[in-house]
Amino acid sequence: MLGVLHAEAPRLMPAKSTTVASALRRPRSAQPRASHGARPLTVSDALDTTYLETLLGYNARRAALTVIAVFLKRMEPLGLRPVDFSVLTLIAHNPGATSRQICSALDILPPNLVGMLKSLQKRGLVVRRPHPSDGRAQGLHLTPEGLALQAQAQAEASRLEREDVGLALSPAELDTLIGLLQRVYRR
Amino acid sequence: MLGVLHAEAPRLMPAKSTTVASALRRPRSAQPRASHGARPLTVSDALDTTYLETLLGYNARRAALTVIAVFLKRMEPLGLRPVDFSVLTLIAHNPGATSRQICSALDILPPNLVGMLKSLQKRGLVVRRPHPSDGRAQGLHLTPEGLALQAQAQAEASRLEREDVGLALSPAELDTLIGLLQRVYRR
DNA sequence: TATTGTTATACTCTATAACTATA
DNA sequence: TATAGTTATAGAGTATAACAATA
Repeated sequence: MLGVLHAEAPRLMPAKSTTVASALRRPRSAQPRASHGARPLTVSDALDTTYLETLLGYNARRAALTVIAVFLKRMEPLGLRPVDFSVLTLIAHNPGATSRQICSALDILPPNLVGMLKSLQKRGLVVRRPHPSDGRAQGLHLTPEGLALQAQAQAEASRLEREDVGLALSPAELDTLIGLLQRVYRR
Repeated sequence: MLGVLHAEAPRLMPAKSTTVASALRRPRSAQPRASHGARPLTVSDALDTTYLETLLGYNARRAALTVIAVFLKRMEPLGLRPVDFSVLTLIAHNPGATSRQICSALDILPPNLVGMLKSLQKRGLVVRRPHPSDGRAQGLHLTPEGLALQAQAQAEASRLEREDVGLALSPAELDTLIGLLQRVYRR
């Protein structure tokens, strides 16, 4: 579930008439500027986002969108969206994987994978073969063209990490960052 | 632009018939398991995602979705989605801010903010007042109810950071993580 | 001529229900 | 009875064009 960063709750309740919480705590360095009114806000001013920047969710979303925008641009010549790249890569590294397994690994719902696989199949990148041990399932495999494209895309992705992200972070910092992110989502 | 993590390119080109890139480099610790065929993949196996886990984009997306899922659940009783919380918080910290400024700060397109503001206004949380220095614009302000709800939501968000994220990361690690994320998206 | 806020609208992404074939 | 894969479809998110009012 939840592929969207601005995602919304299944169903929102009407706002309760609430009493103010005991305290309005500001974690870390929150320091509203404009609201302390040195001068009134003009239309050309950038807003004070200090508090939002103390929240992990806000920063994770911004960073994810930035990286994905670069990824999108780099992969455009190959005709691959991030999700296509992920699917191709999983099949490349797990030949014979089933739709269900791809869905589990990437948090995609089965009905939403159908069209992607159809498209990859139509492009001659993916083939289905009968599953050796389960007649309901179909094993997914890459064609030679699929393997070639995936290898090229993977090299491009690795280059992106080194070159584009490397402009902002050293290799050691990148490792630290990835390790921390994994500890956040592995629970 | 780009609010979706699985976002797709404006228009995808057909796959080029490509020659394989010179090398299939594996950054860091990529170590495909299943593809090296200790045994054939069965339908109940989890797939090998080692390579994807070396990519910042993949990890950032997973972490962002995890944090946002928690945020979603915590804010449900208040009737706020992440984007609603962001808008309310920006107005609280920047009274008199305009639609355009909110859009710039949050990377939302103006047409998509209209409905959100309408909804917040209808709930009695936000009011518009004529802008003091620009007749085209309208200054956004929180009502007393809006201020109360925002304060409660902000306290809840801060609590979430301490309690939920704190289960995975120490305060110092959280600071490190946020600092690294900011360096990724501030360019 | 440019910008603010808006309407209308198209397209993409995500989610649910229901069906079939097989286990 | 449960699971793999599929169809159809609803719903939410994101994007562009075009307009009126004001700068």
